Amino acid sequence: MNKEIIIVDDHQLFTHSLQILVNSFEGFEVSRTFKNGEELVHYFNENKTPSDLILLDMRMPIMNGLETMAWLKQNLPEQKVLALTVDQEDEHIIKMLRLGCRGYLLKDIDPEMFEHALNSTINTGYFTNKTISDAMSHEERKKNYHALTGREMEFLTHACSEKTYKEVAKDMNLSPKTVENYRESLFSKLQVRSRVGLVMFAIKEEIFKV
Amino acid sequence: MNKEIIIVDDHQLFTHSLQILVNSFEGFEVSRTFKNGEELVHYFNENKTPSDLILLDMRMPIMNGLETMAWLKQNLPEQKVLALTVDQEDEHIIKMLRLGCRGYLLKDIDPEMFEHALNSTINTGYFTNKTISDAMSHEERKKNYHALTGREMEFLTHACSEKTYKEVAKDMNLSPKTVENYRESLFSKLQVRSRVGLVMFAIKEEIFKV
DNA sequence: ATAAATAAGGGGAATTTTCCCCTTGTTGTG
DNA sequence: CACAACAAGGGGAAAATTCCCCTTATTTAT
Repeated sequence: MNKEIIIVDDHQLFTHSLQILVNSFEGFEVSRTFKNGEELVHYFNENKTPSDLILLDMRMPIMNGLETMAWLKQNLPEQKVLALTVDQEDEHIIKMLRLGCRGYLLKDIDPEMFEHALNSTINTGYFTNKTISDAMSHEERKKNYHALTGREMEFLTHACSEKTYKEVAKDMNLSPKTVENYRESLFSKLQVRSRVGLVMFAIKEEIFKV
Repeated sequence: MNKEIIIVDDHQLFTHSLQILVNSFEGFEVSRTFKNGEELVHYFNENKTPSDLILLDMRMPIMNGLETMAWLKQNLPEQKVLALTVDQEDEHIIKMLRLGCRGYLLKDIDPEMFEHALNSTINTGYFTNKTISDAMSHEERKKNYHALTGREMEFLTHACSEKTYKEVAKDMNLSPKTVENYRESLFSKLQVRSRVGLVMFAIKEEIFKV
């Protein structure tokens, strides 16, 4: 018996080609497709049996990926879902995983890897990849970010400049060696390995405005 | 005979206190105040003689600083204008100067400098300060930015990472020394003095998205 | 056709950044 | 009280960045 896959995506062209691809895999079959979350919900309201797997797009009109996932968590918690999307938005990834999503694929994945992801999700329940672990580590960073001390924050904003650390030290009225301690401490807290990493973190978190 | 100053600003409180300040200066007198550009235009439509100087706020309801300056350029080109504003928006500064504005002051200027600015504008016709030269140099940078070669652009995006230049060279299939040339070339074109400068430029210009 | 700009590459040296590990008060907080 | 966490400081060394000049083809304008 083939595993039944549901595709939810508003891009018709993509849905259809994906359908062909999935059908070409041994043991898989696309049973249904929907253009947005609402259509999927309508379907499940008629028919409360989960499919083997849902491939869920994130950006959709009417009812997007997150909303759909939230509904599924409430109403069909055992339903396995793989998010399938164009952009790596870490916030979304984390939220989706919290809502019980089994994996998060970028649409530029190669077909072989995609087939592996389908198998892994259906057999082991989960599929984890770099996209997800990256998002997780960013999440981890954020936790750590809230643990920065006032002085570290100050240093961080000073680091977002063309000043050398020696100059930063002068500006902060500190010894260059103390500044060096803040740098090391931030590197480990924020899990970056260079000053550029610090700067990009600060800008991403809007600690420093460009 | 006192020099006659017109103030155009929507913040009543500011206008009034500024008026007192200007009147306290030797040889200056606020002849009129308006709450926005439109009021000023109405006035000049009745009375086509330029004042000695207009102090023009940028952010105003109905007719803002830029629009007002554009009107003045058309209708009263000999009118001297000093822009007076809260924020250094380089784009605006450049536009204002192109429209014939004689100077651009931030409202946090100290009174002594302000008096100097008034004198300088009325006597020499212009007042130039750091605000303006900064804006100019950013403008200069932008010009240069459009002159970046494809390879330089590539390097620039690679530089926005925690990779070392050696690693960047590997990624770009180049010798570290060639990468070094791109770096030097960008430093001089973009007028930065460190990799952090490159990164901040790239982010500001949205060459690299955070 | 010829000068100028671009792309690619390099030598050598001074600074800066990064790493690893260590000390000493001060400030909490269970 | 005690033990942890924080702020401030440092030694020494390896690695990366930055600076200043120089070369050689290839394109591209004039």
